[in-house]
Order: sequence, then structure tokens, then C-alpha cells
Amino acid sequence: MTSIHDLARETGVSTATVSRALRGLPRVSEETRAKVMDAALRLGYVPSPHAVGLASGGQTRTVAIVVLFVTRWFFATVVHGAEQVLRERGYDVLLYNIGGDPDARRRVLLTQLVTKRADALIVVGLGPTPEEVLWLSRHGMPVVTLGSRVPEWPSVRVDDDAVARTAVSHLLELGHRRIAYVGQLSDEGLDLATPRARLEGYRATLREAGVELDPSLELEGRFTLEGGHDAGEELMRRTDRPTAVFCASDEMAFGVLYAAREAGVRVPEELSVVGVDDHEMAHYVGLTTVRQPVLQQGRVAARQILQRLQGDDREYGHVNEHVELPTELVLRSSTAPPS
Amino acid sequence: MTSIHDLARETGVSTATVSRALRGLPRVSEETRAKVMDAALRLGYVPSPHAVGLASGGQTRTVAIVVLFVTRWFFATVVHGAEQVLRERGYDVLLYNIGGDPDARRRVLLTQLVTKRADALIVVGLGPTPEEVLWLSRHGMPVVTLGSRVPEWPSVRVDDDAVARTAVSHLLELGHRRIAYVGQLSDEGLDLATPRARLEGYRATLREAGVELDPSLELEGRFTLEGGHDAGEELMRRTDRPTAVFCASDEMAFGVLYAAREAGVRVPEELSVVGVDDHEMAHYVGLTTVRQPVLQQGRVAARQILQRLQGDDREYGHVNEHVELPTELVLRSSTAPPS
DNA sequence: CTGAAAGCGCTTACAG
DNA sequence: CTGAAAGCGCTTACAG
Repeated sequence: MTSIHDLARETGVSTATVSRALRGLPRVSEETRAKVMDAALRLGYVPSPHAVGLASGGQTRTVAIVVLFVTRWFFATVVHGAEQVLRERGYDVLLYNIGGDPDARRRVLLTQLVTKRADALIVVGLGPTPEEVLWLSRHGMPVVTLGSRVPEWPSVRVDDDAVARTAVSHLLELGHRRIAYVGQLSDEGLDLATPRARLEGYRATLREAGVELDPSLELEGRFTLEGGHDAGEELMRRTDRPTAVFCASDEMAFGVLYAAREAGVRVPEELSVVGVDDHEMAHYVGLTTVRQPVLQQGRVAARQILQRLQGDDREYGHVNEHVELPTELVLRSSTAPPS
Repeated sequence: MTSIHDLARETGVSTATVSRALRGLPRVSEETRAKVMDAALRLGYVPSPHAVGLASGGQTRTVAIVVLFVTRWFFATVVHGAEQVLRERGYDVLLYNIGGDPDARRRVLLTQLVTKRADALIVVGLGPTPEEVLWLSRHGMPVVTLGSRVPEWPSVRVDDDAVARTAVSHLLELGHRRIAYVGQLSDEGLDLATPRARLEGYRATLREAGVELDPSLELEGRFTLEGGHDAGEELMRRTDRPTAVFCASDEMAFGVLYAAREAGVRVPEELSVVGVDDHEMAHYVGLTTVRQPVLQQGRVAARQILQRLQGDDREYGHVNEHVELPTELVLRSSTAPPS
């Protein structure tokens, strides 16, 4: 591989001058610059990021994104949004998909990342533990969280409590009293802020409306289509079937809808279903849902990181430390008053 | 940040010994090793990847994956499979989502990657141009392609021609003669191998069955749900509606199914629909489809890269240069003989 | 088993 | 405008 020395030899100047010329620094004569650029092109010169990084203080121009499951619509969309903004600004994206494995989480967050392979980190969907906050802070890693919030770091999210309240209130207003919840009940050692907040929001809204909580109406849906379908089947089998279901994600809601159809339970006449996200498919299946801006959350998180890294408030305006994006109830044909 | 020098001073040995001790190299006394390890832990030592890379010949332990759209099920799943295998072996994944933008493609493939930020590259869904092959080869970048094939590099894929033949033959055998195609017709400057191969397969199968090709039956579906829906609507409006549709992806097929439902066209009585992928949702909507192993393609591509990078055939067995994974027709309720 | 020294490919004051 | 030289944080023969 051709190095800066080859260019120096080729053009008859010093490596220092080559370096300046290549990077467009001032105080290089146009003639010299042209000679150097030409040689670089001819010899197919490409700088070594390792050498550049070492010599100029360790920047990698890389941002790591840690997600739970790239294959879920929410996460894939967030990554898409963040990657786009970061790449525009010349940053590369290192993707870590921890896939619900607590070990992987530990390895990535507590070992891998601190290895200085990225300048900053976007954590999506995980509520960082105090240990993680301490460790990453100690190693000087700038972090923004997406979908959860800790006081130490900037964050982007929607108000998951409000999301649940919106959905459940809608069902209550329609006259439902037996309302099931399909979400994620067990954490499996991961700290997942979102499922917990939505479950709490569901419970609180019912309680405040004077509806007694029924633990048998809280089902595990694993935040997947299949999990939602399993939960739906379970619900359809019951003699005291609820009249409505609040699903903490659209993908789970789709599963419930399919289970209902298979069981011959009509939606919305016999069962109302509401989801969260406004997944691209929600429109087509007529799912009432609480829409959240997903792509935008990814973009905002990326901007917060860039601001932190480059400190240019001018370009992005003032980015709040804790950004909370609005959500909105989208009425479609999967909800109606109980018959 | 604490460096190898701090550890050397702290433990009273040379940096050379510290380096050996840290990396578990032989010829270090147990006592010394323990002292060094202890100091490293106490001082929170983390090696600088830049320094390591520079000193030991430029390896980054990073593999780049270039995809078209992370948000599409196929790509997200491939990334998931590849990332998992790579991370297990200690490699990080750099994700480039070029999003159908030819400029982004140029910038990433022809500029960014060659910058030595990754040891190797997995290209997903793009048919590399001769220029790209030449350029990346010249820069010594190991590449494997997924979903396309060039003679110069290993590849993993399914036989897209056979995929289309399977789907269309199924429809022909059911007795259909007017069979539409929904896929991607225009390339927009990207070289997409898959859409082209499926379209050609569709045409060839019809031709060989003696069915005259009707250009008005080839519709643009952009490989998205919405694109499929648009194409579906267009088809439903026609007076000479086809009796069957072959969609080059399940997501487009879902769109067609929704369009049919909205138009009151019954599936499969009045319209047969077959897709490609076996998307997780296909089962629930009863879509007949040609299943391809998606996760596995990602895993195999990762293994091919690792083999190339580490040259250990033992662990992975012999990995063929060009791997073609089998596909299979999955019969469900969206296809039937024309009425 | 351990150390001194060169070297990886750049950048960056400091002189001139 | 340009160059000599030190330095970034490691690894790696080479001696001992």
C-alpha cells in the first residue's frame, strides 16, 4: 500500500508537506498541492485510519448503535434514520445487535465498546443500568439513549406512559371494561424501559378509571408477531374473553388480529384491538394504533450525538438534552364499542 | 487514558513484557503476568485499537455490510444472521445502508470502504459493477456477495431464476394463463441482480409454456408493501384483470392482497397470489410463497468472510466459493385454479 | 523469561 | 511556504 512516504519521494517534498497538502491545510503552494494530489491519485493513495487516529488523538469517526433486534420494524427503522444522518456527516455506524441475550449485552456495553472503536454510542431500547452508566462514563464515552432515559445522558423517546394511557383511555371511552394487555412481562435480565412503562401505564389508567386489575389479562407477547399470535390464541380460548386488547406494539397486534380471525372472532364487533407504532402495515389491516415517529427518533438521536461530538449548535439549533417526541392516536377499524 | 507505559511503570517491567503478558503470549512468568493483569484491571487499562492496528499490520477486526434498505425484512434478517456469526468470532460490523441512492452507493463502495476501516465486505443485494470489482480488488478488499454473483468473489444466494420458475410454474399448473408480475422494473442506476433475474425467470417460464408475454402485466412494485399495494390497485381497476399475480417479494404480495380485499376481489377464487421469501407474516395471511433461507444466507456469508480472513477450513468445513441455497414452494391459501 | 530499540503511518509544533 | 524531528500507543524481532 502506498504511504505518505511514497508520495513524498515521488514529489520531492517532505512528508509533512504531503500531509498538509492532502488535507487541504493552508500554507501550501498551489503548485505543490497539485503535484501531491496528482501523485496521490496516480498511486492510489489511501490514508491509514489507524495512523491518522493514533497521530491525531484517537478519533474514529464512528458511532456505535446498540439495538435489541434489528429484525423488528422499530429497531430497523431507527437504525435507518440514525445511519443516514451520521453518514451524511462522514461518520460510520458500528451495529451491535444484542438479540435479547444478557451476556451479549454485557460483552458489548461493558467490554467491546470501551475498546475505543467508536467515538460515541446510541443505545436503543435498553434502559442502561447504573453499572453501565458508571462504566461508560468513566471511560469517557458519550452516549445518548433512545426509548429510555437516565439523568446522566441525553435521550430521545416518546412518553410511553402517555402512549399506554392514550390507547387504554380510547378503549375505556368506547365503553370497554375488560381490557387485556399484550406486551412483555418478563425482562430476562435485560432492562427494557419501554415494555415496563407501557404495562404500568395500562395498569394506572385502568385503576384510575376504577377498573379492577385482573392479572390473567396481562399476557406475554414478546414484542413479536408470533408472540402476539400466541397471546391472541390464548385469549380467544377463554370463556370470559376480554372485549378489548391493548398491544404494546403493532407487530403483536397483528398477531392478535390473526388469532382472532382464525378463531372466528370478529374485529371490532367482538373484540377491539389497539397497537402502538403505526407500523407500515397497520394502515392496510385497519389497525387503530398510537403512532410514534420512529425514523425521526433515530435522526434526532444521531443529531444529539453529532452535537456532542462536534459541538456545533449552529447547524442543528438547540437540541434538548431530553427530547420527547409527540405521539398520536390513529383511529382505524379495529376498535368500536363493545356489543 | 492509561497506556501500556503506565502499566510498565506501575509493575516495574518493560512495555514489551506488559504487551506479552496482556495478550497471553508464552514466555512470561506467571508472577509477572499476574502483576500486569492486576495493574491493568486496577487502572482500567484498555488497549488503543489504533495503536494495535498500526503496530500489527492494519487489521481492524471489522467487517462492513452494505445493504440496500435495512428496513426491509430480507435485509434486516440477513444483517441479523451475519452480525451474530461475526460478533461471536470477535468481529464488529460496520453497516452501510445505501437506501437506493446511486450516489451513496458510489461513495460507500468506491471511497469509504477502501479507506481501510474494515477488513472485508459483504455486499447484499447489489450486483457489483465491473468498476467496483476492479477497484475493490485493486485495494485488496476481500468481498463476498449475497444475492448476486460475480466470478471474482465468493457468493451466497438462491437461484432467482428457479425461484421465479417455481412460482410461475405453480400458477401455470393450476391452469392460469394471464399471470401478472409485480417486482422492480427500473434500476435507477443501481445494479440489482435479484429483481432482474426474477423478472427474466417469469418471462422465460411463460414463453416456454407458450404464453404470449403481455408487457402491461409487468408492474412496478418497488419491492415494498406500498409499491405492491399501488400495483395491486392498478391491477384491480382493469377490466381484463389477470387471474394470478407473481410478486417478487412477500411484502409486495401483502400489498396486492390488501388491494384485492379493498376492491372486493376474492383470493384465491378470483385472484391467485404467490410471493417470494416466506416472510414471518406470510403464514398468517395464508400467502403461497417460495421460501428462501434468509437468516442462513447471512450466516453463510459471514462464514465465508471469516474463512477468507482467517483461513481456517477446519472449523467451518469446506465453504464453497459460490453457495446456492435451496428454496421451496410453500402452498397456502392464496392460490387456486382460476374459476 | 525479559528489555532496548526500531517501526507501524500519520500529525504537529517548532524553526526557518 | 517547507522541512526535521518528536510523538501517538502499541508490537516485534533481536539480544541476552
